[in-house]
Amino acid sequence: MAEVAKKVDRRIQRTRELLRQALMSLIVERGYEAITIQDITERANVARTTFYLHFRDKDDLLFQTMRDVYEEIAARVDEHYAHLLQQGIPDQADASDFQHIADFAEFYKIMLSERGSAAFLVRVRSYLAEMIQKQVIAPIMPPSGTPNLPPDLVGYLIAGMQIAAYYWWLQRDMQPSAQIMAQWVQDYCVRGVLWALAPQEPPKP
Amino acid sequence: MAEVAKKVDRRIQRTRELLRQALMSLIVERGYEAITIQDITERANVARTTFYLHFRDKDDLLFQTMRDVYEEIAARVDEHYAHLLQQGIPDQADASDFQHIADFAEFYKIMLSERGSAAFLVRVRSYLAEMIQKQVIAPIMPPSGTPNLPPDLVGYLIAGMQIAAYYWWLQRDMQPSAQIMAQWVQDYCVRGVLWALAPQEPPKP
Amino acid sequence: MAEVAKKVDRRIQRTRELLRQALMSLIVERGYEAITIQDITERANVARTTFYLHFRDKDDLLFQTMRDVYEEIAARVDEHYAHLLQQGIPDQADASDFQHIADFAEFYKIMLSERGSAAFLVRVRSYLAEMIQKQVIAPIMPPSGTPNLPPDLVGYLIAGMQIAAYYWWLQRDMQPSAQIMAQWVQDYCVRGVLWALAPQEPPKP
Amino acid sequence: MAEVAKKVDRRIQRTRELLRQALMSLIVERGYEAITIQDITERANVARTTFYLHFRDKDDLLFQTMRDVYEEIAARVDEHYAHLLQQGIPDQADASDFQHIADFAEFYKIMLSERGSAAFLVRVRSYLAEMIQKQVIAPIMPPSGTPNLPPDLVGYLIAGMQIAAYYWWLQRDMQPSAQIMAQWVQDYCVRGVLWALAPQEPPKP
DNA sequence: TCCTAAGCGAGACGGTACGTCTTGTCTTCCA
DNA sequence: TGGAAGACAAGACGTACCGTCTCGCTTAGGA
Repeated sequence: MAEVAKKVDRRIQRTRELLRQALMSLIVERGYEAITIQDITERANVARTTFYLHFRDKDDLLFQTMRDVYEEIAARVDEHYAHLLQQGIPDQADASDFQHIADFAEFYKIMLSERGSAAFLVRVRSYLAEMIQKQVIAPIMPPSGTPNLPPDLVGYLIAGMQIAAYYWWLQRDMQPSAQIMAQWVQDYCVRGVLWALAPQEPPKP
Repeated sequence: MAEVAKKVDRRIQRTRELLRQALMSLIVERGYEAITIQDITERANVARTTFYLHFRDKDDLLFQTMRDVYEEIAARVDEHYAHLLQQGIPDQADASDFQHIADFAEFYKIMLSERGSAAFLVRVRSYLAEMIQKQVIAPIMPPSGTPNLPPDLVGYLIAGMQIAAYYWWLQRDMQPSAQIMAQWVQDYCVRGVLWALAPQEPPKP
Repeated sequence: MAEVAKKVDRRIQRTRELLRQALMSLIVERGYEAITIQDITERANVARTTFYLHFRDKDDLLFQTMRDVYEEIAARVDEHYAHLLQQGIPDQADASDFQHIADFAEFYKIMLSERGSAAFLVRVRSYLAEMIQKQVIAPIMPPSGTPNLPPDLVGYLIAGMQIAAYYWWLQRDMQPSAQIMAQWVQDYCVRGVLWALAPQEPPKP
Repeated sequence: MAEVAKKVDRRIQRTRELLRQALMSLIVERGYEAITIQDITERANVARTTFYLHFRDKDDLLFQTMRDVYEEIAARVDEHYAHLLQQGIPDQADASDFQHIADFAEFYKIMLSERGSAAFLVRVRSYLAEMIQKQVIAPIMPPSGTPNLPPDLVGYLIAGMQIAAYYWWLQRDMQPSAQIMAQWVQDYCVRGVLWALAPQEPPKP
């Protein structure tokens, strides 16, 4: 019954996994743009035709992979962020994002660089912006009054900052530690963001 | 003698200019990645072979074009920024960058989006980061003491923020005005950056 | 037990019949070369895998089908030809071959044309040559002496002529009648080209 | 002037010639259907893309090649046939067609067999039929009266016979000589089947 | 005035990748 | 056990670009 489909599914999953891994390793070696589908399928020991049974093109493979990864991250981070800023600004910044970057350092070092993909970069930033707005900004929004800046803009500003920080950090071979980086970025952010979302002050006389 | 070269030069310049304009117009229509050199030379009414007499590839054409544009911008902005923050934070933020984005809105709307170029995005950010460090951060660095954050990191954070702001703004068809956007971003930045560069406080007891 | 096998056999025969008919109808529509096994199985409502359980390839299906048809024809024609030329040249030519062509006109119109199959054409000709030699030439061979031409060559010459006649006839939408065509070809065969081109004799009284 | 185009033309002609020769040699080795365009270009040391600059597909290459060959043959044979049958049936049959077959024996042995091409076979037969009608039948047509058979049908009948004779001859490794074959076929044509199978007459004194 | 060198157009070509199509094999299940 | 369903390897297809080359035209300055 469900057993039937499972065996087939497992074979399919194996093929997809091989392609995913081939992509990841090739990105590190050659940069994203330079990779061809030929390369991926050769590395994965899969027929080129088979690639097209599962993915439309290189971007499709990349983004499906990313979606899986980020869904898992989102779930993991969810609870952490949920009450992160409820009790005011915590002394200890959450470094799980920098930690994730470190875990896939080789990959991100390419993908966030000139040899990466514009689409990837922009999508990750949009994803981050959304996460930040939901999990960081929304909880600390004062219930009434118009903020100085549109909250979604603030999300984008912080996301842009984060990505830049990741890039800077990776270029310096991840010095200093993820924890310190996270603290630095948060501290920098916070001094701005609190004001950003505060109710508008009456115009200066 | 110099005359001789001039006429030839003018012919060469004309060809290059045609190629540049062809690239720009095609980016708007199709997105950067989708453009082929065939497209560019056809649009420019130039033989394909001729392209290779002047540029190595599409990126070469793009970056040579960008270099010219940014050199001119840099010169223009230089004096403005020079004494921008000398007298503390000015009431009126400098909107010349947003104005530049607005002038080439169609171009940047593509190039800073998914349909742009990773290399372009990263280079522009690096360029911005350097500008910011030289013209904004350096002047307000206190002469002694270690800042809370490395100044070049701060440059990158702000540059990332700026780029994100441009993107956000272009997606919203440049609402609100360049002046307001510039003010918003500067205000957000400043509340953070001043602290960022302040001498370290003694550790909390 | 024998019952069991019969039912299975019947199922097998049904599948093969479906494939055969699919092939025939597709030949008429698209020409032989242009047909794929996919096409055949789709038309037959049969899984593609199943095709390979019964036939090696497209030619196999075609020739198995042809073998059946021709075996049946051979049996039918056998007695007729047996004493055809025993009593000299009959006034009435045997038109059963032209009649068979007419029965499958759409099929042969394709298969004997440019859109047919070389293998089919050559095989049919060889088959015809053999038939002719056995049923026409052998009976009229004088018992002694060496003929001017090798009898098997004569078989081939006549077979080539027949096929050409079928083609010519089908291209002209089977005008004139099968009976006349058969008579023409036989007369030509028997009397040679000089007669063929001589002015018509007045009908025999 | 014309010099300009010539050099280019010569380069193009060289490429086409390489492809033609590759095709010919591959036909002998593998049979027509089995050849891929890959094979041809590899054998010709030409890029696959280049093939498509000159020919639409395999058939196009084949037929363009054939057209050239046959135009040359037609010109050569023209004068010969012109007065061939004017003085009645010549004692000596024209063997130039069998000689041509012998010259390209390996090629025709494949192309007129099961491993050849239906389109080729049918076209050659049509071409032959036309030639025969123009050069053999037309000259001996009595000026008035309706012939017993339509002359174009007679052309087809003879053409079919010729092709069958070529096939039979090639299968027997070209025994007997081209001259004898030509004589046989012509005699058969002219006198009909009854003569063909009659006991040999003693040689003419 | 002619000469000559450089910019350029035209286009053949080798090469690489594309996305698609078809084939034949296999494995898993169903009736 | 015959067949359906479908994943897969293999490989050819025709197309699209790329980068290189060779050839001649054009043109404008310097001889």
